[in-house]
Amino acid sequence: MSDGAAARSRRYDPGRRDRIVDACLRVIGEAGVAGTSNRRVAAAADVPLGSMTYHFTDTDELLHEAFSRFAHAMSDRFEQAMAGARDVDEARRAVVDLISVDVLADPRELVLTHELYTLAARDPRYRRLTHAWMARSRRALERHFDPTTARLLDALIEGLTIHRALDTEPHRRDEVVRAVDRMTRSSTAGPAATR
Amino acid sequence: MSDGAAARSRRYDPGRRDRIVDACLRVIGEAGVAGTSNRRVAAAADVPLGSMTYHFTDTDELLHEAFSRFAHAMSDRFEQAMAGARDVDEARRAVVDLISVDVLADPRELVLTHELYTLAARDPRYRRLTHAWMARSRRALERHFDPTTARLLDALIEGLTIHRALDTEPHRRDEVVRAVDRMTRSSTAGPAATR
Amino acid sequence: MSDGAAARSRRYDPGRRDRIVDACLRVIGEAGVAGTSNRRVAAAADVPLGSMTYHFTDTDELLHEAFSRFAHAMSDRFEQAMAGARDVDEARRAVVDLISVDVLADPRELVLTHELYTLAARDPRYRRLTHAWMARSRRALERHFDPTTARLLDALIEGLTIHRALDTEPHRRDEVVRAVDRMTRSSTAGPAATR
Amino acid sequence: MSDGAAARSRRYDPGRRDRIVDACLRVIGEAGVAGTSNRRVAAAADVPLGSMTYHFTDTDELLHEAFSRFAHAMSDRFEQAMAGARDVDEARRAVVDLISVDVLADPRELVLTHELYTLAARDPRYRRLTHAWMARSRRALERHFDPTTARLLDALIEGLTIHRALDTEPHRRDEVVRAVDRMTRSSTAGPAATR
DNA sequence: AATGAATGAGGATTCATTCAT
DNA sequence: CATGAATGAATCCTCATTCAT
Repeated sequence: MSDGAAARSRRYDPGRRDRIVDACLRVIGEAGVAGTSNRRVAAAADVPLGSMTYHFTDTDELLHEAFSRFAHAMSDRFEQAMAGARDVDEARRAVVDLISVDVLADPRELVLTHELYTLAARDPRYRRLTHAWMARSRRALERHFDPTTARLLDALIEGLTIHRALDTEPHRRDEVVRAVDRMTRSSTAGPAATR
Repeated sequence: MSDGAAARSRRYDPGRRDRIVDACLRVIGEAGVAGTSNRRVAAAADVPLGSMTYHFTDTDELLHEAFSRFAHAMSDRFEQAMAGARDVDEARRAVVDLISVDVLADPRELVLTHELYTLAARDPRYRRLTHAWMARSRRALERHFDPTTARLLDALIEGLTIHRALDTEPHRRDEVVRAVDRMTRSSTAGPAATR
Repeated sequence: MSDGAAARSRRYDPGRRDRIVDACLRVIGEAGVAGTSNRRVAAAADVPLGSMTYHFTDTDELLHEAFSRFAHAMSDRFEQAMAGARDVDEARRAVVDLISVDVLADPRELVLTHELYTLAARDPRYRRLTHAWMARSRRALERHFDPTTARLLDALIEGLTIHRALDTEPHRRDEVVRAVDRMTRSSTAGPAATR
Repeated sequence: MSDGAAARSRRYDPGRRDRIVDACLRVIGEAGVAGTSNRRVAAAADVPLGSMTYHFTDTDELLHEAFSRFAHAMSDRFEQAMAGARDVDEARRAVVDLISVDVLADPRELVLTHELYTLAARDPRYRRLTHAWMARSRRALERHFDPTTARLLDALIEGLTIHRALDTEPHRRDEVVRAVDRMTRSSTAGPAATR
């Protein structure tokens, strides 16, 4: 009556929905969206198959919820990193760390990010997710940088992260440092030199 | 008028392999890798289903070939754009054009790019494709910029392109100009200011 | 008139697994293992195709189960025949009957036996089935004969049965009688005359 | 001009038919009749696929020819073994050797034998093959034994061979000796004791 | 509220065979 | 005479979803 997990009867299981969503992210990380099926997620969540369509009317509902959770989690981490920086120099360093160390230590997150982008490239519903993510990132950067710089810096982070992941040679930290410096210290704030 | 396409006998059809690969790219563009099946590609190429596995032992063989072709085509365009620039200013302008106009005019190419990245994130065989693509881009940029700048600029292009695509607000051209300027004109070539 | 078979709802059908296995044996009997497909079995069992892989993860799982049932049924009959014999003479007669009349009255059983042997010749999992079958036969014979005789008699039964089936001329009952007599009455129990 | 195999032009290749038949037997031995396809045989014979249906109108024509060759080869070996025996004792020993050593040393031959029996169990055309084989065996045995004994001995050989193959415990040679002795030395030649 | 059983559409692939060359 | 190219039927299997319990 008081023994926790064991007592989590098959019939009464609050939080099951959540567990399914988490399992879904795990499966996508391993097998990609293409390789994700209700069956596999059910197995990963240790939940009967019928439970899938009970909790989620649609496969896509589950997918969307999973990516929504993922985007928010990623976004949260980014925001916290920026919130932790006390001045612009710490902010620069935090950005470099995010690119060089944090996010893509886990290849699972790399996969998930790209899967999400892929969906977003075709489906507006997922694009809303990426848009919100980007907006939050930019707002976080604006704690330390002017809006234009924030926007460009955000794009730079994206590009460096991807290239780091899809390249075969390792990227050196000092190159990342240089890129961030150029984007954030540059004096070319005046009229654009290039047309 | 009496023959032409109709006379292309069903029995002898050189170039069919190629047509299938093209059709495959078209289908991926529309339905994503997840929505791409032999059946659909066969229909798109106007080719019987059995023809698929006759020409490609494996679904993955077709997929890999399709993305290989795509990556090369994209790479070619990039290289040509860079080769057409006669000095560094023209090179900057070419880069801005590539980001602002060319590549993502076609959402199909956006989708394909992300689908490829998604595969590359999980499968080394596809990573080899993205790696070669990136290497070629960098070499093309090195016609006009020093290696480090080329590398960073390449990442910036990536990031801006993606954000332009996944954002909901349109990106302004002058912002892109500014970003390229900062990355390529910066005087912060000395010792990195940030650690 | 209003229910019966028709009322056996398509949706709830206990014993369906069994019916499929039986149908599978029927199909093998008619078309051989090579000619047995999920489709055909599904049709024979009057069951939708998807039901096949729902009840059996694998085609081979179905096949193995079918032959397992068959081997047990054959084995049962043999054992009962032996159990019914009250003395050694009745046992001899029972053996003769088994060879001459029973088993191969039904050509279906002949086919099934050989199909099983064919599988057993290549796959240890099926060999386990034939081994168990043989072991049971021998044990049944040992009710009436010494172990060596039981073993040899069992082999003789096998050979006579096969030759009866694969020959084109009918075998005469008195020949079978003679063979059984020689194997079971012989006094050559001493040191083997042949090396 | 004189270099044998290399000179065997792809275009002129007498004996190709034979090579295909041999390859077919090899494939059946490995994969069974069910696993034998034109493609596989073509690959095994190192012959283009189109060559299959050129030389054999039908898959079954190839199959029948292959088994015909196999049955004859087996039959030949049996006959030679019997022909080599100079008296009845040597004949007995030859029989024991055939069962204990020769034929089923090669599991490939076991498989082929059972595959043939399986076909014969259903198809009269293959039954003609097994019938001829058995007739020849009997005739060979009749060099040394009376017709009835020959017939029964032949069946015994069959049964022992099969049981030896499908059992998991090894069979002892002296048991085989005993069985052959009983069948060939028995004095129960008089009126059958069993009805 | 929850689920095991069931289903039909669609997945990739293999195949014997045909035909133009 | 010989064959590479091509095809459509059939293979097994996976799947999202439905439904009776």
